[in-house]
Amino acid sequence: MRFYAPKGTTDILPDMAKKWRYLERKASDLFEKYEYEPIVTPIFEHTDVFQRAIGTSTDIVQKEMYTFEDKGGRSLTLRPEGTAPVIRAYVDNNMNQMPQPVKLYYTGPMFRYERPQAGRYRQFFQLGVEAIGSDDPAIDAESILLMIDYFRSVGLKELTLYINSMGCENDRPKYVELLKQYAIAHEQELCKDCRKRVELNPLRLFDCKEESCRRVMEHAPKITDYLDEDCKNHFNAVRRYLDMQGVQYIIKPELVRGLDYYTKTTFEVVSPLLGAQNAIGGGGRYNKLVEEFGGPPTPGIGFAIGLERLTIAVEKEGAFVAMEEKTDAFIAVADKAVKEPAVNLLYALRGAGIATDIDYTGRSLKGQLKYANKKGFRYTIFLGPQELETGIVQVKDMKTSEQYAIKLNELVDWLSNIVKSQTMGSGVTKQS
RNA sequence: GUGAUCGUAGCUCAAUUGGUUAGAGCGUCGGACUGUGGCUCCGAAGGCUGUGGGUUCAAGUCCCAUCGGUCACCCCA
Repeated sequence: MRFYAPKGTTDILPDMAKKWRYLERKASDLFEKYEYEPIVTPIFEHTDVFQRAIGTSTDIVQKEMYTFEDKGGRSLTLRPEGTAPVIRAYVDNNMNQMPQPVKLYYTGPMFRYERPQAGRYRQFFQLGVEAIGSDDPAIDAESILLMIDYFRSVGLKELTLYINSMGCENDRPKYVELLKQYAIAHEQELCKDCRKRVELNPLRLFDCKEESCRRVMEHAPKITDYLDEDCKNHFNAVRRYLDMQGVQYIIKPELVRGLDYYTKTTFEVVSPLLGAQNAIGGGGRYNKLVEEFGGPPTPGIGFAIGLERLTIAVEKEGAFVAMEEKTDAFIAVADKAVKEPAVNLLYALRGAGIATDIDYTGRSLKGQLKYANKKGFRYTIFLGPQELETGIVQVKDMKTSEQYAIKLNELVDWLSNIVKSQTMGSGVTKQS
């Protein structure tokens, strides 16, 4: 093997790509039902877009970014996540002049330089939504409910939803200071990593898996107890909206998430069907981010779903719907002499909207049949000198082995009708 | 960035304590009285054993390095 895909990347072959297309189609259908509109932003941005948005002390910025200099000497970075570019685009394009809130969704590759692992790649794909311009707790709930709705719509049953409030600039600094004091008081009992965390990022103390650290943190002050009036009310309102829709959730005060821009609501959905990387979707509110990019004070909230992890979960759930039976036609050329009329027929059928193919490798007639069978064509049309002479072709139903004699000039209609009725028929059968 | 584990045909795997020309199944392509698929049978193509060194009379097998895969930590989707 001479060449291979770079570490942490992989080719998505047709079987997998079809599943992805299905998941993406389901997503855009549902997102649009919630009145979100598509947006496409560049795959790379100026490096400071991410440094500014995500925070210079985060792992993503410190060690995971694909940063390079272009020939003009600009520092650019392959996007490690989708929210920052969307917010940059919002400000860049003066979208605050549009009716608020602006509700957007996107899909595409993200890049993070990490050691690959189950459900983790250096290039990975996300489906995301952002609602910019509202601080209504009902839209926090909408974001969460949309994500849950989507997971249900693709057949996921066992999901755990965690929610939290990270507070805001008024209450969080006080809380972090309090947490720090608590940690310092228990420094003797903390592991080496955690002692560093005390100064660097006290909120991360909750993530440690060391037994002694966990014992300490169990009794640590929880952010949800130190929210100011506004944040507390907001959080309670979000919870009420979730309760109203009967959605189960677990409040997880240690749910911090690794991006600095979050304020108030954060949430995450994990699947028990996955390994260590079990978060299939996560998001939160970011009320300072638009300002950070030089726009007017504008609140926002959104989430992202990992397509690879989602695929694994849906697969494990056995929830991929069976592909619809093909009704495609294959033209078997019985004699090379009629190749040209056969190609004409090929385009006549395609022109009539019938998915059709023909042999391009010079196979024998039997070989063509085998090929048609393996590729799952429903109908094989035999075309040879006889057929051209009589104007009647043989059409074989590959599923039932029945064979029909059809007038060449009626073939398009005949196939169109049968394809139509079968597509409808299969739909009816499926429902009953 | 750290640790564990694995690299033999397109895929899944074999190959006695290091010992001749590295095998099988599936898949691909072709054939079984010449214009008809699936089942069965036959045949063919396809490997510098990830790569580079080393030990040895002899390396797929042992050692080192490197590149990949997998899993976990960190962190996240």
